[in-house]
Amino acid sequence: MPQRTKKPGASRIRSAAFQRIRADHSSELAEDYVELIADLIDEKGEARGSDVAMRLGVANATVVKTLKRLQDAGLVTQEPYRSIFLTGEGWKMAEDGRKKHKIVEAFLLALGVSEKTARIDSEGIEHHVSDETLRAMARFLARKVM
Amino acid sequence: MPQRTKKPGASRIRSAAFQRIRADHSSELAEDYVELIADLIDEKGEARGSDVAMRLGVANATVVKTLKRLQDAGLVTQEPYRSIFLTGEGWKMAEDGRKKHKIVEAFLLALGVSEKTARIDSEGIEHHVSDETLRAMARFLARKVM
DNA sequence: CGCAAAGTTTAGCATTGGCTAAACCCTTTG
DNA sequence: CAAAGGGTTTAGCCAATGCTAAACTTTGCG
Ligand SMILES: [Mn+2]
Ligand SMILES: [Mn+2]
Ligand SMILES: [Mn+2]
Ligand SMILES: [Mn+2]
Repeated sequence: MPQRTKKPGASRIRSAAFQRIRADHSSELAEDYVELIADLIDEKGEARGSDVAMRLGVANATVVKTLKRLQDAGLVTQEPYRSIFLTGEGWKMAEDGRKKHKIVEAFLLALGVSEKTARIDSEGIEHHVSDETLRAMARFLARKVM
Repeated sequence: MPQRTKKPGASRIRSAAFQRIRADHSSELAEDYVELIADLIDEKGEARGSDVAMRLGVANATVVKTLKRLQDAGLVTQEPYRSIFLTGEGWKMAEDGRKKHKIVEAFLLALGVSEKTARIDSEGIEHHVSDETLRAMARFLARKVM
């Protein structure tokens, strides 16, 4: 056997973090979409694709394409030229996302960050926070309030 | 003017968070690559593409393609079948990334999460932490140590 | 020294998530 | 009630990231 042989042990362990990140990224967009759609429904009574596009800061066509994927994934239902609805699964994801998002944002505020920064940073951080870390953040918040 | 007209004001502001996320994502992979390459050089004296692939948990071919982009971006230099080097700019990005990464990871540990979780979560969170939040984390660490 | 195995790159494919321009449909209003 | 005009979707393009299989180098050993 010429050349060095690889022992995959240590590296396989290390790669776990990056594999988690790639998994997080693949669900991230869906989470933001359903949360945003839920917000729009609660705020205005309906969620239109163009509202989603405006709030995300992307083109209308991008939203149309993404919603098609979310529909295939069973998270939303829609008909052409109509507003968007969440399925049961969609609402569940939206609610879970909201809960997590709120904790992360409140945590950043409690840490002493400005409202604007907390709002912006939490939008990205929320997708990479494990349950364990989320619990630690909630614990910190509870301690702070006492 | 038939149908409702849009007022872009409020939504443009809200979309800032999502635009930041998209920007973060576009630099994220580069940051992880150069940091990893720096680690390999420091640990083993050289960084080979296959080591990068193994640590990231992706195929060799993926790394080859990505390194080509990083080379175009002026972050690494390489020749076929040879190990990878960082440019000055690459080292700078790696060092900055390491600093940030260390603070985030230490912060999570100080918050009470396990080492394994701190290692995994910090790998994703680091890319979405603004300077302001990083300072708040550093402040928290400093207070904890006292 | 030469060759075969191991390591590396290339080729080719797929998906995601962006964009613009053009086509399409719905609704408001004349 | 019909057409204009705006909102929505489609078409077609691009870049980034991933994969597998095949081609190509390098190199350790016989
Ligand atoms: Mn959210
Ligand atoms: Mn988010
Ligand atoms: Mn890092
Ligand atoms: Mn990272």
